[in-house]
Amino acid sequence: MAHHPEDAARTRLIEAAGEIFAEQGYESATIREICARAGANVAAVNYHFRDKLGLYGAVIRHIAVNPDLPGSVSEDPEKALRGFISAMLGKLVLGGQGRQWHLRIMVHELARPSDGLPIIVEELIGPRYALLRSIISAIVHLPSDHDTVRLSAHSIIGQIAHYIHGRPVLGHVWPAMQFTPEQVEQVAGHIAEFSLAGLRKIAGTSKQ
Amino acid sequence: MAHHPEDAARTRLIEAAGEIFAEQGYESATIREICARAGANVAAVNYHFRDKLGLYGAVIRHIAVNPDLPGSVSEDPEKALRGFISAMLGKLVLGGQGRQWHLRIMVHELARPSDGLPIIVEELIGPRYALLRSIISAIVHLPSDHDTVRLSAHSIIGQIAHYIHGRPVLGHVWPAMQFTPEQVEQVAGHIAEFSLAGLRKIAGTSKQ
DNA sequence: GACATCCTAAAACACTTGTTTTAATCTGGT
DNA sequence: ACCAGATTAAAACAAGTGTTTTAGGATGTC
Repeated sequence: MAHHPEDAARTRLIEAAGEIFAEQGYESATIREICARAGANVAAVNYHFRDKLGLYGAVIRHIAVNPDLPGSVSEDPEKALRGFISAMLGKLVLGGQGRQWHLRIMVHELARPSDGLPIIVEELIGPRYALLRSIISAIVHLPSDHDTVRLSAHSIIGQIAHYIHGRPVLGHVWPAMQFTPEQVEQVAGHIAEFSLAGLRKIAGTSKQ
Repeated sequence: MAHHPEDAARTRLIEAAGEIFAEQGYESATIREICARAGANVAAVNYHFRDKLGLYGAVIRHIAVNPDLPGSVSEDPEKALRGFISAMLGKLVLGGQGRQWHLRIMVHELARPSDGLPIIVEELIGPRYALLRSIISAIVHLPSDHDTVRLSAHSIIGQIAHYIHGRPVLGHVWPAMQFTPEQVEQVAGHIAEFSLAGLRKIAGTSKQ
């Protein structure tokens, strides 16, 4: 079947699409821009992936192959939470070399869901949501599907996501925040300590 | 000039546009749908407001006339914070009768900024951001423009906003959350207590 | 070398968007 | 009743979108 060397065009399309989907989100990304970056014709995406949504799914499945999730919660759950927040925020705002745009795609889907939301939820959001809940569960000593654990998970995700898609607004109301690596670390530290205080209080009240 | 009774069409357009902008955001809202709901012709918006952005500005200026912000921080800042969160979340997710869609427009602009962002920041986001920071400032005993106060304000806003535009995702990962009035109150209470724990810890460490 | 198959290229299609044009209609003052 | 100006209505315009068509070129096989 693969008469060509590794289906070069198909691969280039997935890579280019991953970047552009991560930058602009599913709806705003245009097939023409993707094909231009991939050096391919507009018809190529329909030929290889049937339609735009098919390309989206291929991108997700392509990055779902090598996941970046730790297998289990670290021995120290508070340390694990700090790591989770810092890694997520770092990869998101500092871009990060290598094709790690899956997190950005995920956050885009949080803010403005598209037709591909079910795929994203299954492949990207679900696993991270479960991991975060298991970390929180270990901190507050409550089952992973307890309402309070879920609410806390959303509190943490909400804070992280806010710094991603709220960046243009931040530029207006807080011009000093330039998202330098040091500032990003400061933000991650704040979110972690802020949230840990909330979680410790929950742990305290639920133990009684 | 105003030969017509109160410029009926112009007013109807602003009201319909407010609703639709609040539902879908600036970009997704279409002039045709707005005019259909207002019972006006597509050319009316260009005649009365020059273009789509002009209509957007008129909507914002129209609601900026009667603000809903309390004049000053209450005597009890923790109570004020609880009220801020509860009121904001309630108006946002429960919709609320009366033209109170300005908050929803604001949150849309947080998630996906449009050309109208400067207007929204100046008229809507700015005042609320200042109010929230003054509340936090009173709790943590730090100046209103301190980095920690700003970070905390964004932590709280991020949590609230997350429950608005993340609703479709929540439907997937947490089907039990149906946003009934009781559940919304539960969420508001969680955000308030979670955040207050974080703020109290900041107050404690900064006092030393 | 001919052939079937996979892939690519250019153009057109169908649809939606904001915007503009052009003419018709209504309004109030004289 | 008439007229100037304000308002509305219908249609068309221009640009952008995803998608499809149609023909051409490349590649490995016999």
